[in-house]
Amino acid sequence: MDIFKINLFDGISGEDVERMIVCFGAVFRSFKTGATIYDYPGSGDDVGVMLEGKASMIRTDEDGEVAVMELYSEGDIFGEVLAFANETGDSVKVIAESDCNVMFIKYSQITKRCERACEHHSRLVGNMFGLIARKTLLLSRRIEILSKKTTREKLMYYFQTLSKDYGAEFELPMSVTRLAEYVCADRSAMTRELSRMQSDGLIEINKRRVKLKKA
Amino acid sequence: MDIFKINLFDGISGEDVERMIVCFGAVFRSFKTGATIYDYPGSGDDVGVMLEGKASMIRTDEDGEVAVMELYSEGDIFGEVLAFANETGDSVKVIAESDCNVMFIKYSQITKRCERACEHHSRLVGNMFGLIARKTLLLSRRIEILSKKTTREKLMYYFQTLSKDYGAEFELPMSVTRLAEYVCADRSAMTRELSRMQSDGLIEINKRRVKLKKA
DNA sequence: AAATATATGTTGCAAATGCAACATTTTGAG
DNA sequence: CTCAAAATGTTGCATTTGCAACATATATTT
Repeated sequence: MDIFKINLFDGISGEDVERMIVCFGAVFRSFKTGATIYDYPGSGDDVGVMLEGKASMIRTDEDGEVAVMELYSEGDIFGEVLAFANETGDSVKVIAESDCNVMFIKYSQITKRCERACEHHSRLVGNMFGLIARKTLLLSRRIEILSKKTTREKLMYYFQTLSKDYGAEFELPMSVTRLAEYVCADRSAMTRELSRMQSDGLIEINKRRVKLKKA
Repeated sequence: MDIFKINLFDGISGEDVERMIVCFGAVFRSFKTGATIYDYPGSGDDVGVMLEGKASMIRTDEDGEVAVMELYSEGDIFGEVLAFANETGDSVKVIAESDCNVMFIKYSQITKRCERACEHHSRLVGNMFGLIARKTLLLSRRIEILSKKTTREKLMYYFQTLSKDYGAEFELPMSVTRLAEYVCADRSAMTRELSRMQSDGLIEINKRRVKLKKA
């Protein structure tokens, strides 16, 4: 596992990283596909940093209604201090979508001053700041999508953000079933809408392959 | 304006605050109700910190459809690095809902090391971390609301979060019109739903006064 | 390869919702 | 206070959507 791939330890030498891992109370854990990485409410002080793999935060309410709250990949962070989970009695978990490596650190250690006065402590906090700023971007994007009134608008907005990264033709980064949960629409209703969008010449879709025909 | 009311400068003496304001390139500005505080895309590096007053981020799309993206009050932060605004051609602005005092600092100065090696530079970054963590909480809460399928569920969830803070009876922190934009529903449809919820004995509502009858 | 679980695709129907159009009330500015 | 602007409340109607109940296809496991 190469933790230098993500920018968390940017500007910090390997030696210092070792020292700081102790200092931050960092714990590294691996998870198999399908495993529960985090279960809300958990230890409120833990912040998870995805080093490798993909995971998603899944909410299941009393009625068994499932919703994907967040999607995580390399560099994403999660934890109770970062998510308004479990206001109500719903089950909220982070589930590994692939084999994952996760680093857990203590939130209190981030804001607290380092007793050992690590030279690079503040550098790491700065790097963490970059990660959390990225998280707000993703959350905002999600809100943008959900704030659209119709399913069609939600999908079109989402497809447009994908096409900015991957071009007019791309593969959905999740299953259609998951996509329905992501845009918070009924799966069958969303499929129906996807068909209509194809009839109306907005997109072409075949399984997860999407071609956006109108910007 | 008492910038010590918010925790941004917690643990930093007034003298140091002065020095750091220079160091961070902080700029203080006041805005009258209705004024535009931030216009996306703006100067990408600026991060706004609300010191006093209330504001909201408003998106207006090509069709003139208005949506409240975020609500800001004391201690909230905003800026291009923190919001996925203007992916499409929509107009996105932060508008003062009351007279506001705002501090702008440079995002690059947060992550960068302080050349003057301010003793408390890292402390402020830690404090900023707290603010941005709070922001992710608010964004997550919003997503929780929007992820509910029906307007009734959205409202009930939102009311429940309010009742946690203010008890079973409370005043809406925004106009009903704004509430409709906040939950991304048509105003008339939402009003209709509020009436039904009252008929069904879930709530009592009179203007902005809401009484939650079922938890 | 067979068996099982998961994902995908389709349809009818009732309910929810957006939208337009309007009346009434409240707020805020001068 | 007066007037205009904004907010609130209501209704009819067409459309969208959730939901249930399927059939089929694909993936995964044994």
